[in-house]
Amino acid sequence: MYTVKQAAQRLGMSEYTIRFYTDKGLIPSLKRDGNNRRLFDEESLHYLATVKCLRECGMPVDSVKAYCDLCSQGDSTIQARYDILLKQTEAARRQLEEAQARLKHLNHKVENLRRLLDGRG
Amino acid sequence: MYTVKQAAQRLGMSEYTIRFYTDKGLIPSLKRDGNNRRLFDEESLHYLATVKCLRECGMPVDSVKAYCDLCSQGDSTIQARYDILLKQTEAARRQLEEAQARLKHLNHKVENLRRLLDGRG
DNA sequence: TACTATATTCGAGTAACTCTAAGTCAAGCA
DNA sequence: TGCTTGACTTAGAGTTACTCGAATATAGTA
Repeated sequence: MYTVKQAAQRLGMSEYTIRFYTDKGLIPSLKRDGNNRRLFDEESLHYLATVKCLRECGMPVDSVKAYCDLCSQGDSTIQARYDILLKQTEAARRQLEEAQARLKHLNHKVENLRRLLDGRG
Repeated sequence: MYTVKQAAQRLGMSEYTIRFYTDKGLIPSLKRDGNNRRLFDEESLHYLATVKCLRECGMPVDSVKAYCDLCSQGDSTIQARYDILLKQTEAARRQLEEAQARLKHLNHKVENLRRLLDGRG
């Protein structure tokens, strides 16, 4: 079982964000201990990782919430969830291409500046 | 020469964002026509593309602004700009890796769901 | 028992857009 | 000439997704 702090370290996100997500109901399997503290088991942690992934793909929090609600509803929503994730896969692919383009753009500019610096010797 | 709308289409960003950036002074070479309309020449457009790239690398607007101010100051700031861009190249590289990880994560989940769907035939 | 560390909630603050409203201006047309 | 349309302008309000501060609660230690 992981506290918010441990989950944050584990997934590389802020405690604020984790509290924010749990308050929005994005982690249905979240537990609390006797002192009302949030506790993540392995399942919740993996779930949170997926939430993080979807958000980083550009999915709005409300849409992630809708996906989470589908997950809570069981097997009857598998097709719907499949459709959502497939669409996000496309978003992820686009992002990958854009990241490559950015790296290329910056490498090019750095290269230009380096030449200028070298030229001045 | 490009209007805001044309620049937006060309670079795939919203007109709102372009106005926002120009109002913040991120495009020093921006011109205006007789009716006070923003006009981008090739240089300004390329400049805007770099601003967009830096923002997408995660650089805050204020920091991009600082970079733009350096650009306006001429050759004496080449080293400083080189340092900034080199650092952002690292950010871009990290993002590329994260994008790959996201794609992998999603492909894995889609694969799982597809198996469930197939299994029910 | 007091202090410290860590957690909680609620509400305010921030960054970066995003949009609306009100106004300007040139062009087209009855 | 006057009217309408449409693309642009600005200032400022609204939105999203955090991010932080303050007050409170509890557990562990000196």
